[in-house]
Amino acid sequence: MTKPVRVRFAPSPTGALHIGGVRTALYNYLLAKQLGGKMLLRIEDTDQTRFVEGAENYIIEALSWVGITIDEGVGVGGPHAPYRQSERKAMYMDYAMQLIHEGKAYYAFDTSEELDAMRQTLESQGSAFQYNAVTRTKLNNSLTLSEAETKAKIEAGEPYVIRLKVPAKEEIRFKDIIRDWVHVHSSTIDDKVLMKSDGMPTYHLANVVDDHLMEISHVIRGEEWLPSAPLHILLYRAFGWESTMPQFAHLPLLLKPEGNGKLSKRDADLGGFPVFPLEWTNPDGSKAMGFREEGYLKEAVINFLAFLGWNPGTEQEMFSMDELFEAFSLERINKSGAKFDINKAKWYNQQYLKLQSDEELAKQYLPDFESDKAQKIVHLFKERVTFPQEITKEATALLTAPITYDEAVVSSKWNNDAKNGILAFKNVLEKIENFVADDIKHTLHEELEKLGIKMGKVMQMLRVALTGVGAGPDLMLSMEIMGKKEVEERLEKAINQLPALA
RNA sequence: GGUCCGUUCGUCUAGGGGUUAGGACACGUCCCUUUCACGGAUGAAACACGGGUUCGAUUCCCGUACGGACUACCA
Repeated sequence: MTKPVRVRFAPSPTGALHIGGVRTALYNYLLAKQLGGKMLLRIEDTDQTRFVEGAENYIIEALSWVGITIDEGVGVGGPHAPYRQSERKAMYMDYAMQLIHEGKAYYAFDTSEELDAMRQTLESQGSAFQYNAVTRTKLNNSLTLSEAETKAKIEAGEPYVIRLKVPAKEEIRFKDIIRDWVHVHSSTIDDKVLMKSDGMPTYHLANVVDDHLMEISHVIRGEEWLPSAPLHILLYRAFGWESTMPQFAHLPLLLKPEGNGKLSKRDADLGGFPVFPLEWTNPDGSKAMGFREEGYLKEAVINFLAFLGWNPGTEQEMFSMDELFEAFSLERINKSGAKFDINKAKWYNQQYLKLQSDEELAKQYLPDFESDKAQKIVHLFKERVTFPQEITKEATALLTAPITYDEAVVSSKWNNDAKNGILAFKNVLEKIENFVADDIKHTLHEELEKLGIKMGKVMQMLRVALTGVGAGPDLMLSMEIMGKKEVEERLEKAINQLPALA
């Protein structure tokens, strides 16, 4: 029998959700949607020292922005509530105690300082310290202490942690959906801390207990967790849950665009692109940019992210969320890390921007304009820009008379033909009754023909006269949008000023 | 250092024992166009290296190199 599909995204509220985290959430979500399963959101806030105010809301808002909906978890509730680990604190201790009673875990009284010191001396001798089957017999714990001594220490309020008694010689192997069989020997695994001295569980314990209790079927997470997966297997084994253990899929990492290492916040500053879905304000007041605020459309972000480490095996590049539900599969995720190339994200943005309707874009980005005019403007610029806010910028530029003129163009193109052509055009402006692109073009053609001047001789100079710059969108449509009066005024001004620049 | 994972154009990747090694981004050229952009066409551009296995390896195996993750009472 196969378990119902239940996946979870389980971030820590330690700051802004990284874009790699969004991808992890996305892959989880895609699997859930594809297989008719449930998507859970669990907040792993077991480290009180790293808790950051606002991070949880940020996570929820970011997921909702990209269109990942949560079926169960923080913010929406569900049968396994609470979904915040700090609120589940008490139960983890019960599970830890179970392991203690079964002899699978033990109390340890060594302080962090003592352990750090040991690590340091060992390291200076070129070897590494491990709290394991051999060293635990020499350290300060309930295995070396008598039962009475242990009890006395605990009753005296001495701080302790609970560690897993990792078996000395055991081959651990598990099948990762992405990496296939992974083998690790238990001798390379530490007796990891399960319960910290503040009474909170570590990630390892909380994660395994919760995934079991919440009946998670697939654990899809970043590759940084691969080394601790064997430990988790050991934990499932210790609890006797191995037969219902979730399947694992460790995702390849998102790497720096250049150089080595995984993508980090620093790369954003260096490369001038966001690594967070939404703008984030640090506790110190500084801000980090977000994809949303930079003008990335959520469809583009999703498509871009989905393709970083996964592909459908066809030549289709554009995928809506619904299409991803269909096409996605864990098996087609590849193993190696993917460099984060913002150019691809920009390209996707451009593609999705073009797909938006003029009407929608006009309403959203040119709200101050009369709808008909706004749509014309959108139409004029939509295919020329990468980000929607550029439309707003271009629109204001178009509707503002030029203050300066591109002198390079003026000096090479301002000649008698251009001057006469523009003058003639200006003089017949009055006669154009219906001031629309086609009629404007027709009239201009006619006038130039009368004078025996070729279009090419005049067009660029006309553009400079009207907009100040030598390149831009369709001029006839631009004039239509400016309106007859504005065109006339701009030409008047240009005719007076241009000769001085030529 | 140790453990684990990985390696196809600059980047994201398809492919897979015999292929002109395919696509996309970026880049070059051309076409379209009043210009720029869009679009279309086209070009340059890759199987890390060394050994096996094999009639034949980029593909399978083993090493090496390189890269990455992890190595906390952080997740």
